[in-house]
Amino acid sequence: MSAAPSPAPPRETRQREVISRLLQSAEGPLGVPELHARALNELPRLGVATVYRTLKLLQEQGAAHIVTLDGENLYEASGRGHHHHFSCRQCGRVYTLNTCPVALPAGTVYPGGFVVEAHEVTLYGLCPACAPR
Amino acid sequence: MSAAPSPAPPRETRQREVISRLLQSAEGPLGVPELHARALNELPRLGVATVYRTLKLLQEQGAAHIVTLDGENLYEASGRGHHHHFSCRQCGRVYTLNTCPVALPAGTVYPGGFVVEAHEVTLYGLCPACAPR
DNA sequence: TTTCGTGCAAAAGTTTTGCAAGCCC
DNA sequence: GGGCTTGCAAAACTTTTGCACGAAA
Repeated sequence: MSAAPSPAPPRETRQREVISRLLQSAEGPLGVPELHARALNELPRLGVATVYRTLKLLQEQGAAHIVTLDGENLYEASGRGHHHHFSCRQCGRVYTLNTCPVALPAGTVYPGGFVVEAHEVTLYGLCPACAPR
Repeated sequence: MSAAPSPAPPRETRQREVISRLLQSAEGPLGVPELHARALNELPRLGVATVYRTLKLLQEQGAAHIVTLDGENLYEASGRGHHHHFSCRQCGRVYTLNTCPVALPAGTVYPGGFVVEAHEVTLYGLCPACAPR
């Protein structure tokens, strides 16, 4: 028998660099079509498949994660601190909220014996631009 | 000229009755394939399209709503009180929580001018069955 | 050079839509 | 009877996969 095959580290390619950078500099979570469209400006021949493959890779590395809103899968770079999302029912835009409405430190035991490790909150309503002033 | 066309009320059909009832009596949120499968027992010729159309109708009526977990769209009957979900990272089961960790009455204005109408919370961690005692 | 990654195209999965026939009112 | 609904099938999307060529190490 042989030692466990040590997995070669992922290669650094232009595609991965661009996708990763776009994700990091985005204002909020992005859907695949949107991300792909933005990347096409720099990589005219980029295929959607590569976007999906790269996103999967980034998720495995913990560098990105998925957020699902209204049945649509959006992707977001990790490491920008604890935050939540606000979805506007009027304009459909998704905002990032930096305040957190719940007090549930990891390790909290919720009634019934549920050990909470993480939580996700999404608020729905009207964003500042759509709310009647 | 004529008066504003008063929208005819939706008809009561066997399909709608069955789908609605199955959703109400379900233990938790159901996916379309699962819901369709259960309905086939009573309506052998029911098509998936009707399930989707009925779910859309129920949502418009506020009688059902969508819950997305792990990228899968699940549907749940409304009117069973305010609740949230707990997803166990070990066994993958989704539980319904009847306590709510946030205090955000509809109409609350969140910092930044976001008018909150509703909120959704999902907790992740270990359920009572999977947590080391 | 060797292997991994990419582009392209086809496949698989999900949700929507068009249309003729059927059912509700 | 008239119009909304349904079933079926095709279309539109979304995400994954296979493969030969191109690029990183």
